[in-house]
Amino acid sequence: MSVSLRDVAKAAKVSVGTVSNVLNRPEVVAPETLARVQGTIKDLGFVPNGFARHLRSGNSRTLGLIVPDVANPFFTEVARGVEDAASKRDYAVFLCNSDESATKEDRYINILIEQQVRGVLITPTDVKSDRLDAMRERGIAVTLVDREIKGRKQCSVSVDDIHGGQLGIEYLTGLGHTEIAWVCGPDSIPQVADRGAGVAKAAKFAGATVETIRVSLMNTTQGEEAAKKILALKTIPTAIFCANDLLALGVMRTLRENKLRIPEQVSVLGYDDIEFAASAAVPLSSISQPAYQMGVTAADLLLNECEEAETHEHQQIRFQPQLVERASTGKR
Amino acid sequence: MSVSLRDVAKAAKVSVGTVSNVLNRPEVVAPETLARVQGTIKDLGFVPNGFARHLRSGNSRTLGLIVPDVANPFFTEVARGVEDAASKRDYAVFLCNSDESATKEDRYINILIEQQVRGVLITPTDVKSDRLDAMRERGIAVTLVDREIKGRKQCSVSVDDIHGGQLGIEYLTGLGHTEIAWVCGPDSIPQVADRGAGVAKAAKFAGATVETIRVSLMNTTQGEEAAKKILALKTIPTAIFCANDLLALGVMRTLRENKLRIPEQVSVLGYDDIEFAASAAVPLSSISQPAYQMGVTAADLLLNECEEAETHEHQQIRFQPQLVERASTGKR
DNA sequence: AACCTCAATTGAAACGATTCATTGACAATA
DNA sequence: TATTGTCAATGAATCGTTTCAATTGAGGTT
Repeated sequence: MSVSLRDVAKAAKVSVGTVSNVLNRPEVVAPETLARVQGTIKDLGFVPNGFARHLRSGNSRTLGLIVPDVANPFFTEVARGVEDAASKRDYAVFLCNSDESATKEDRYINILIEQQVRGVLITPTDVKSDRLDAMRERGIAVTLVDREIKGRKQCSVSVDDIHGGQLGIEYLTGLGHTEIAWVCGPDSIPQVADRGAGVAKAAKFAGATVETIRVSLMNTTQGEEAAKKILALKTIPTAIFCANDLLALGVMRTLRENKLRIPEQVSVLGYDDIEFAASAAVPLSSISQPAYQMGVTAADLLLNECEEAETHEHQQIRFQPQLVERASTGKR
Repeated sequence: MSVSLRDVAKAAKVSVGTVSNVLNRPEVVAPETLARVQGTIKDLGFVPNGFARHLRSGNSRTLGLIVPDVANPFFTEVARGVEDAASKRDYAVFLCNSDESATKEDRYINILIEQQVRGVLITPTDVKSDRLDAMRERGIAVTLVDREIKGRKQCSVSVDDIHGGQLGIEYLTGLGHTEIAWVCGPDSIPQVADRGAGVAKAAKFAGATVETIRVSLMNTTQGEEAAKKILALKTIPTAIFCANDLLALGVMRTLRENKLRIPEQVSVLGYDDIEFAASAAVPLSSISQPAYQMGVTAADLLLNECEEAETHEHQQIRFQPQLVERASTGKR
């Protein structure tokens, strides 16, 4: 069915070793032989069998990237960064969607091990790190994205989420808001927990009241649910801070359906600064994170670890979030 | 470094063949042996080497999905559908981003062949089909997504793009618009060409004038560029039909910056009906396509071809687009 | 003419699984 | 007792590469 290296060797009247050399160390084979074999390869449409190749040589040129939600533009932006950086070094990326589920995450980790990926970039859904250790034991490099686990011997690229949470609250209280809703997912998501911690800290400092509205997933539909909960409160807060932009867009959608004016009656602040934030009904103020840059950086760290394992030093790179002011927030 | 099947065999004091049977045909091995070997596997944390496994058995449990733009929510929605359908059958999906570039597409096709994927789902950037044939010759099933090539012996899942184009124009002319701008990418993108054909046909029938504004990529930034071109026209059309929602969002952003009221002064119609269309500054009217459903259907067709190759019959499944009316369009 | 060098090429072993013909143990049957 | 059958387990061959020690042969030295 498929053309094998042996077939090429036969057709070009050389040994299999020579064909292999043509592919992997062309400099050691005589120019005319090189040309002839390359011609045969093209004629026969030969593509080496990656399985066999890496089975013997022991290392592949593929990476895995496990994100909690591909439908979230923040993560596709990260993925673009990873992909661009990986392509540049001639690596391919296996993009996996854990859907915020530990089970799916485990399944994918297993698949990636089976596929013998060289390294894995992951935004773990959970702090349990034994799965990550399992990979490392197998010689698979692991880099954490948008997440840092303290005291771990591994690379990570993260954003200061505590600071991001603080930043948002400081901004809102600075506008005069003292009753604020914090819309977020479960605390088991580390980003949520950290941002929440920043929120709590800054609110305490500023003397503001924070009502936490917790939903199960961080998408627009759940944002709509959150808004309904807020509308059912005894006193509606004057500002809503959402743990990501998808939630914020959902919240705004429902608020507008209920004829609340943004920002006159309620201010809404998002997190991530996805591309669509700017095009929203009311352009969404948000806490921005350098998604693409994070992807590139993470991939570079990982590939550095893969290719220069001896000299590699683990790094924890931490970006700072930034406030982007648009129309959805205003003075109390 | 890594635990091999041989190590498990040694530890459990059985032969390699038995361990292999434990993994692949547990019913043929005696219960107590089964339990013992499974225990050893767990103890040693053994994960089979996918390369070696599929090298011998000849078929993997991975699929490739090549999309032209991961940052476009339409395609992530398709990807979610593909992934869900594939997971259900215990397949993993390699998600690749061709970025609308034939070179990148080729590169990924090669990588997928190397990785010995079982099948490929692709939205080809171009009509050249020799690359697809190359895969089929290698026994890799190919299913076209959001695209149909006539007379080809292969499965495809598509949407009637000509009809979609018509639908949009009929709707706009029905509202009284006779001067319409059609904002789109290069005609080399088949979806663009087809939608454009539908646009031209319906416009001719209705006696409307269509000005084509062509940009290089179909994202929001290019949408902004397109809007600038439109604003520079001698007479500004009363309606703008965009070949996808990203373009439309960009167009609307720039129009609003220039204080044009939507839909009073200009109507804007998008295509794809992505999730964010509804949350846009002016909720965007759009031509909707069943993205998730397409992904699921395509994956099911592909897996059917992979697993029941003998009885499989190629199918061309075509969905119909639907108009979704929101606030961005109005009477002339 | 004998010897040495060196570049080019060869071919067999190895990677880690699956597959399958073979073997062994034991029970049932003649 | 001899024969047959069944169920488990075995282990060598195999998949398509890479790797590397061994071989070849052309050219240069002595």
